[in-house]
Amino acid sequence: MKYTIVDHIQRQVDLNAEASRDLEGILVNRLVRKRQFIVQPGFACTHQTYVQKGSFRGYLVTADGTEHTVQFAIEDWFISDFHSYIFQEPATLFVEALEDSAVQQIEYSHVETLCKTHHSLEHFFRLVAQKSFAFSQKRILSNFEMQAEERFLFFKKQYPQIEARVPQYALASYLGISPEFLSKIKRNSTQST
Amino acid sequence: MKYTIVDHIQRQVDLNAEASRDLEGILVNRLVRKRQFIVQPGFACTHQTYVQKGSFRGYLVTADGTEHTVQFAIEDWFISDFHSYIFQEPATLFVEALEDSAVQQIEYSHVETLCKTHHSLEHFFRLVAQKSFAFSQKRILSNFEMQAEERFLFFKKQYPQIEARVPQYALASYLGISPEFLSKIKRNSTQST
DNA sequence: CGTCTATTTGAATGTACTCAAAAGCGGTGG
DNA sequence: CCACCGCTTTTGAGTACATTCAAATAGACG
Repeated sequence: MKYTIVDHIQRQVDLNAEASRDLEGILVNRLVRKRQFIVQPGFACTHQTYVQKGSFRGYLVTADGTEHTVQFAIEDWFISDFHSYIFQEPATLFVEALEDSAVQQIEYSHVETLCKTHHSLEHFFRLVAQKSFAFSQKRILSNFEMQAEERFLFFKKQYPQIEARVPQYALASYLGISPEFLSKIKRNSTQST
Repeated sequence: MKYTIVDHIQRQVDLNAEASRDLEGILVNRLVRKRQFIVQPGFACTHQTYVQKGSFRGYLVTADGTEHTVQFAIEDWFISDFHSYIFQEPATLFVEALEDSAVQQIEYSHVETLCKTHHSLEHFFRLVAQKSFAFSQKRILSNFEMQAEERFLFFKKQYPQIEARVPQYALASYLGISPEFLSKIKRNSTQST
């Protein structure tokens, strides 16, 4: 049984027949292979990507070559370089498949058009953006108030499926620590269990 | 000449006569004195607050007594405990006036009602949430990729009015460093100018 | 002018990083 | 099916960025 973007939206708001038909009309199904990029720095992020199967991560690579993960996405999640997407400016992030994946994509201009036509879709995207913002604020706070080990344990508890599925260097760069240090944290926190 | 919430919104989207009239109908004008709280942990954040005059900060106080500033707001900005506001759950933040201030407030349930009635308002609040989310993501990244001194200089450059207006301990807690360390940073970065 | 709070300064400490090297694991070809 | 190669994870030693604590100084407000 596969997830679809329409089901995902229907779970949160009521879409009438025309809205869901129009939405289906702009969906693009796509297969993405492991290590393939769906967003790259320098090119505008033209689509929002809904993960049907597989997993992704979005990350920044700084001048010194360090990676900083902004977001992971697994089944039933959206991913993009959101700043690039909403301002339609060149991306700064890479968004890369961590596994062979199946996605549904919707393009910026199509989404904006449908939001004008269907109040229900505008409503949905408002809710999504608001929740995303709220959680993003929480993440800023947890990065401040917890130290590395607590952040790791918290993440592991909150997103066990993700912790088990992503490479450790990716998780380290999400937590804001070096891969070596994450390794040391794991050693210490398992031995005391 | 004073800012108003209606002007603020009109600058971004077209409001017809009914929408702006209905919006005016739910506005509550309020004066807030320095050091007064408009949001406190334990109580739901029922309103979004638009700053007409003055300044505010939103911050978390952790178990060990440390403060962590999430957001500042000056004239023409909104502030709230956004997580509490959108989920209508008890707040975790304090939102406190840094100066004697004048604000306009809109209540959650009224906003939701107006968003249903007026597509233009739903659109406005989607745009706001999306931009807020995009900038929040950027902030997470800049906390990772820059170290304390860079973060300070970046903030000073991007928000000079705020840097000049808020107490240093508040700015330190926004940057995620101790007040002592911010003091040392300032000493070093001014002497080399 | 005195009191209270905010900022500065310095010394000792800790958390997390860098660098280098070894060990583990997975995929691919012979 | 095993062997090898490359990439990821682990380990350890030395180091750097930022913290804590304590005390002195400066500013704000009544």
